[in-house]
Amino acid sequence: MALDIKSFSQSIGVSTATVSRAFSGNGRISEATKERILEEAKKAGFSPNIHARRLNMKKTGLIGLYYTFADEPIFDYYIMELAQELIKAAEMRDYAIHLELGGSAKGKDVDRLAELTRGHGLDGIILVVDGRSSGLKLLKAVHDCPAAVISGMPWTPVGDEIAIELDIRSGIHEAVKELAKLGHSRIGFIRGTADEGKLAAYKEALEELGLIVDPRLIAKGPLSFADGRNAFNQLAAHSPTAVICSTDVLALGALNEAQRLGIRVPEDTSIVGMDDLAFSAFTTPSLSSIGIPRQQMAKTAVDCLLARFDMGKNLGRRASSKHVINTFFVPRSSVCKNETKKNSIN
Amino acid sequence: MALDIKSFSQSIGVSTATVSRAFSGNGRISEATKERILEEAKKAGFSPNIHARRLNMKKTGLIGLYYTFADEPIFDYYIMELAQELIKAAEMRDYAIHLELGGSAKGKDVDRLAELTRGHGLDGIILVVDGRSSGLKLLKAVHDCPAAVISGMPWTPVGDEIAIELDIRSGIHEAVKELAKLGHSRIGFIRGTADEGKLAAYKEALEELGLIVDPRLIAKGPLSFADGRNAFNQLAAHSPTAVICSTDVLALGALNEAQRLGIRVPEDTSIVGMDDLAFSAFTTPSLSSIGIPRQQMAKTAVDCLLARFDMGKNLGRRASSKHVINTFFVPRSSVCKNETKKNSIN
DNA sequence: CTGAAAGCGCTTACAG
DNA sequence: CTGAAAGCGCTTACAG
Repeated sequence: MALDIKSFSQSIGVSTATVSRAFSGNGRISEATKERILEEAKKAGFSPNIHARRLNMKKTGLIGLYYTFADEPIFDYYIMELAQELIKAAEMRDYAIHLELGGSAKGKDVDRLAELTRGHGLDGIILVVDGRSSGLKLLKAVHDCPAAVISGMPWTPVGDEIAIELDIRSGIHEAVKELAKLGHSRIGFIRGTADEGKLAAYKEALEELGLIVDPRLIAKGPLSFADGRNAFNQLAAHSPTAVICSTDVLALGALNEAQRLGIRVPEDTSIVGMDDLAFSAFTTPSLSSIGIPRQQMAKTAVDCLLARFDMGKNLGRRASSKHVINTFFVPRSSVCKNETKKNSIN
Repeated sequence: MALDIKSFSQSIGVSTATVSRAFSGNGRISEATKERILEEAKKAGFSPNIHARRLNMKKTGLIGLYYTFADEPIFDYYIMELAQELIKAAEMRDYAIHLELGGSAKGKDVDRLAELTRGHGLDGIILVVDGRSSGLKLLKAVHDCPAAVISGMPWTPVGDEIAIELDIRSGIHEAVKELAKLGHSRIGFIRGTADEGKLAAYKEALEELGLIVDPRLIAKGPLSFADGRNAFNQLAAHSPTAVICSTDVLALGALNEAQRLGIRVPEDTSIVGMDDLAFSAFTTPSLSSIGIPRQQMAKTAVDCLLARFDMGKNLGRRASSKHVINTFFVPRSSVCKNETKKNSIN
């Protein structure tokens, strides 16, 4: 049914080599015959078999993206929004992203990663990791394939992987500073999972500004909407005028609980989320957050990976590289000047 | 660097055929040698070249998903949440999803689809279409590859494609009925793009219940958060007690405008969105919506596609098939009983 | 159950 | 610029 290069080339009276050249753009071929061949191919409905092609060219045009879905879609927004930018960044380079899901649902987990990379299924692989040890495990499974690690916490390269480290702390510093500027001094914090860096940044920022770190203004989420509600409820007893949450989802919970308690946001309490997911701009009030330059991250990952892939053909040794991506405060209506005198919670 | 089957098989003293059998599971091979080979492979770091494999087996283990990203991520939540379910459904069958982006950014658009499908890059392709004509264009580009069309509006198969039609009307009927049960009679509607079906369902449902269709209670979004705000503002002048919106994003806008106008949701006006995106459960108030059985849709698409792929090897002619997926009302706190006597908007 | 060999559909030195 | 031929790394009849 599907035409192959042999019969197609015969049917138009040229060699397979010539047809191949017309499609690949490699090798010398006259413009005229190239155009003619491409046109005939369209007419006849011929496209080169992609696998035979990749087998020969040792290039797939594919970059893998490996991560593990959460159970609830809301927790996957983060990776989905990142994936979108990666897809776009890859497209600019005529590459596609191959989504590869982690999770040991079938006990395979990391094996699949080894198979894919060693089997030449990918020209590069992006690992989105959520911790050092799990990240190392993944990285160890990758063979014969340039790898980039995207990490929300500090990542020191262990091998020749490209490290892309999101510096969430810079954004937190900025947020705290802005809040202080708006007259807030009782700034609370709702913790997430594996958030030592975030917490430390929050404390540091307060101290730099000469504000006191009050442990009663720190509550543990760590994850869900309900967690955010509970945590905010705890904090409310100690009248923070602003609360920073480790994720946007926690912030949604905080927003909800505030409303239930009759605490107005932002008039009584300002609320700030983290990650600036797309929906955050469209809540009521719109949620302030810590923004992530996703496009920059994606471009860095893709470009570095492809650079390494191209190098890999020539050079032997490859050095690791590390890129730190700064975050920033995104103020929206969930934040305003502190006018705390006016309200009298408990 | 990377081991191939020839040197690997030599190194452990068997033929390439035997190694191949150990990996593929096809052909007769003793358990003992199979296990031994797999173990040795792990030790030596051998994985079969995936392209050589696919070239021979005429099977890729890949299902394509084709659609076009919007400019703003918020409008891609719909497809992202669907993609997630497709990925999971594919995984159950040991398949992966290959995301292929549409958009004529490079004027290629549909050509790429032809290349991919004709070049044996995929075992099946899922087209998420948003209109008849664009859907037909895509479908026409697909060759030599089983295709499934997922459509938010009625889709009559034109060829042998699998049609998966989302019946949003059933959910709208349910929502209107529930609202009526709650005492609402002035139920407004905010229109979306290409929403004739939705609008018709809304009108039908009202009429079935003996309620009057008031054109002043119908406003046009059609798309963005800001559109939702504007539309709600228009409707507010005519005091609907409930408003159904063509998308969740429009509903978020409506929610926002209601708050700005001092209209309480749901006490003064109930609001219902459509598509039930994951974030809708976590707004304040939580957004009622029309739910989509995404998992079912995904499973249907993947299973039908793979069934057809397997058939394709044997049979010639293939019949089209059509699957209608019902939607349903998801009540949340943005909806309550109509107590309209209490409020007196203009 | 296992091996030797042909073949999957391309690409790319190698000649010309 | 073009063609004949070897080769990419597997799989699968075909023998045994």
